[in-house]
Amino acid sequence: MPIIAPDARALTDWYGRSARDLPWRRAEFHTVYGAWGTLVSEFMLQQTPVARVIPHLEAWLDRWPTPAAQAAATPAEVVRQWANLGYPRRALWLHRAAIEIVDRHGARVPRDVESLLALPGIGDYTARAVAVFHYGDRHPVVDTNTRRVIARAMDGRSQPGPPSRRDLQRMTELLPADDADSALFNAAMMELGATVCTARTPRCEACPIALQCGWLAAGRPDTGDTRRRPARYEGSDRQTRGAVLKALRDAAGLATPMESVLPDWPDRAQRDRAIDSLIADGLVEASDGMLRLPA
DNA sequence: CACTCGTGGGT
DNA sequence: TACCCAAGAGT
Repeated sequence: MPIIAPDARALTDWYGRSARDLPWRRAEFHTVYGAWGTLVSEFMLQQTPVARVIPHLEAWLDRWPTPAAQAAATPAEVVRQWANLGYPRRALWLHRAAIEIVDRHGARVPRDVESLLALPGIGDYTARAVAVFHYGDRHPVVDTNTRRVIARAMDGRSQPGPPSRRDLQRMTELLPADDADSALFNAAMMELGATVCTARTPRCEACPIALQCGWLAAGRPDTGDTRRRPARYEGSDRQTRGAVLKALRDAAGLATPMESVLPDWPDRAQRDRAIDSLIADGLVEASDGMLRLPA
């Protein structure tokens, strides 16, 4: 399989014509909220679809427009505002990150990747997304979309394998030398994967780098999927945790007797296990047999 | 590396 | 209708 790098110019030209108008791509968004806005958007976008994030992001930044404002909130307020975005630990991590930003970075979101990586809830993707999409520095931003584009165009595979550190290295080799060009390239790879080179039904007829795509050249073969099958959600502990936390969010700040949380849940042991794990994560507080969101 | 951790919309 | 999947991170 000959390795042909995507044509960066063709890709960024396409991005200039076709990019979606998303809030965090507007200049005004960066002017008003600075790196904090980008950080919040990236937290929300971790495994939550763009369309569902947008209204929550606007409400969030309206309420907490700076790291200092965020740090002054309580965990209960944060978890309730997170609502049904999913993976509510992200809300706690964002809150803790804000506190560290205030305490250790002068209330300014740090610019260097190492400092960003040291904050809770910030990994390889989010750290570089902030450094690139707000600060404009040159780093490889690798998300699931980017990995799929690389897997198809350069490896001739129908789907990417599991994430690995090699992804970062390969993306680095593709980046244009100029800072601004490389930021555009990062965004364009993600946008291509999100809107054209999609997981299920790719629209190769609309792809700006179709001529360089090894997978298309090979006739779009199904090369198999090396990713593991996700555990069943129905009846899972995750579903139970979600139901418990939703009940406590809906309790509007009042403590709830432990027995009256999901009283009709089929598996009582599973319900208790979910409560215990939520307490261990800091998402729920227990005292005298009562449960509430953490103060 | 393998596994956990929510939620809702699209096909 | 049952999946599939979504700008990942932590352990």
